[in-house]
Amino acid sequence: MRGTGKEAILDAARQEFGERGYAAVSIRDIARRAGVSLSAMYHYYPGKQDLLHALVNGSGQAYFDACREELASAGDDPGEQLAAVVRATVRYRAEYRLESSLTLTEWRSMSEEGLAEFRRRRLDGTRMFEQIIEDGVAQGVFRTPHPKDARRGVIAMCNAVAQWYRESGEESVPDLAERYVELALVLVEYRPAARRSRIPRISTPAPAPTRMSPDNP
Amino acid sequence: MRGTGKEAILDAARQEFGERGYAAVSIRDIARRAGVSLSAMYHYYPGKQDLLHALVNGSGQAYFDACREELASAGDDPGEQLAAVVRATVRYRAEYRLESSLTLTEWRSMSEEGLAEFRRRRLDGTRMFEQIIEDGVAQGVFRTPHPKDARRGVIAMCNAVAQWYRESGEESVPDLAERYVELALVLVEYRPAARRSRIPRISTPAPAPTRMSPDNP
DNA sequence: GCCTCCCGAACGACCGTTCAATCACCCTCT
DNA sequence: AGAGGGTGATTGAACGGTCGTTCGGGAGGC
Repeated sequence: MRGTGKEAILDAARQEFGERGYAAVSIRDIARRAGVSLSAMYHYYPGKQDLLHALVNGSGQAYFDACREELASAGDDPGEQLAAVVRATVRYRAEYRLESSLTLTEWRSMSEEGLAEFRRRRLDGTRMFEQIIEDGVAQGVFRTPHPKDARRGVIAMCNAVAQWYRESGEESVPDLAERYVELALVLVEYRPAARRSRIPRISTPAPAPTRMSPDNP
Repeated sequence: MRGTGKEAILDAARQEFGERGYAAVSIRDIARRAGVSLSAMYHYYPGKQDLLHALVNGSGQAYFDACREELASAGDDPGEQLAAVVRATVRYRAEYRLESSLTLTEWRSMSEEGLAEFRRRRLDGTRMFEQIIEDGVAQGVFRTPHPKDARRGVIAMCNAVAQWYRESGEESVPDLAERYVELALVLVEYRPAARRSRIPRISTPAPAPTRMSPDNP
């Protein structure tokens, strides 16, 4: 496996937890896949629960970093801002689908303290979308009569990418992300402030030279 | 628990599997919740796996029944048809959220034969949406340039209802379903064949007197 | 001689499953 | 009407196996 010891263990845990679910995986499975002994794991991580915690936390951090990075190059227009977070979300879900499905479905296996932290972060994510959509509605550029449902729809749409996307496909992640940006803007019924064509396409400001950090859980 | 024996066991299994996941639940947990002994379970079901199978299968059957019922009162217009399946899906996800999240996330715990059947049914569901959207695009009433992504978006949106909806809320399920119908039609960029207002609302043909069967796993 | 890294063996608890036995009930034969 | 017997429902105890975790110790560099 890549790296040695600690990294190999975390890689194996990500793979196993992500594919079969926390409860279905034994720490012996992880050790076997990582190519280390059972006790070597306990040298690095105090227990099974801590492995999950490390993965979920690292993934959450990386996701928000990606969102912030993308948002930094967006202007004041809520349309651009929504495009930024949708782009960041879809890319993250596609490129880190294992940790994404882990975060999205295995949080219920987390211990109480880890769960509180997770819920706090998830709420932050929700509020990020919520704020942008509220702004857009207030400014009159998002015409949807159901901002709350539209927000849930956009988030669900993006998150679901982690469930079906497979990297071996002919699908290019940036193209996928841009299509989802279009869909999200349609869903909130985006009409740019400056008058232009009826069905709007956001003025894509050169497809983001910055990328998220390629390592990290 | 409601009923006796067999029903109580299936109820308990639905609750436990739906809340904590198949692998995290022991059959002793189920027996305890059902108020029966461990061996009573084995009198009715040959094993843990069969409980999951019964739940997933029953749920899948009930969902398709609901879709068919709703589709029966829809006309030829793809807009009406999409509205029908979205309405049926959202209602099912909200009213049967436990079996829904079971079907949506615990299928990977199923044995090989059960999994094949499940995949076949899921493919049928996908194709149902796919066919309707393809028809709409072909007829020119759905203007979305990305039918495949729109289909995935609509399905993800509807399915996600099972994750956040709580029946104790102030939310009315039929209202929720109608809002999601609107969102879905926006997402596929529905423009009715008969010319009318710019932003379309489907002509709701009296809010479906028929309901899905209230029992059933 | 003390850290870091790593190992095999073992612990008690719990897992899914099996089994022999008991209870309650209806049908049948006398 | 009452005895006999089969049948389905239900029980507690036990099986072998796997679980997460712990423990005592051995290499090897500082």
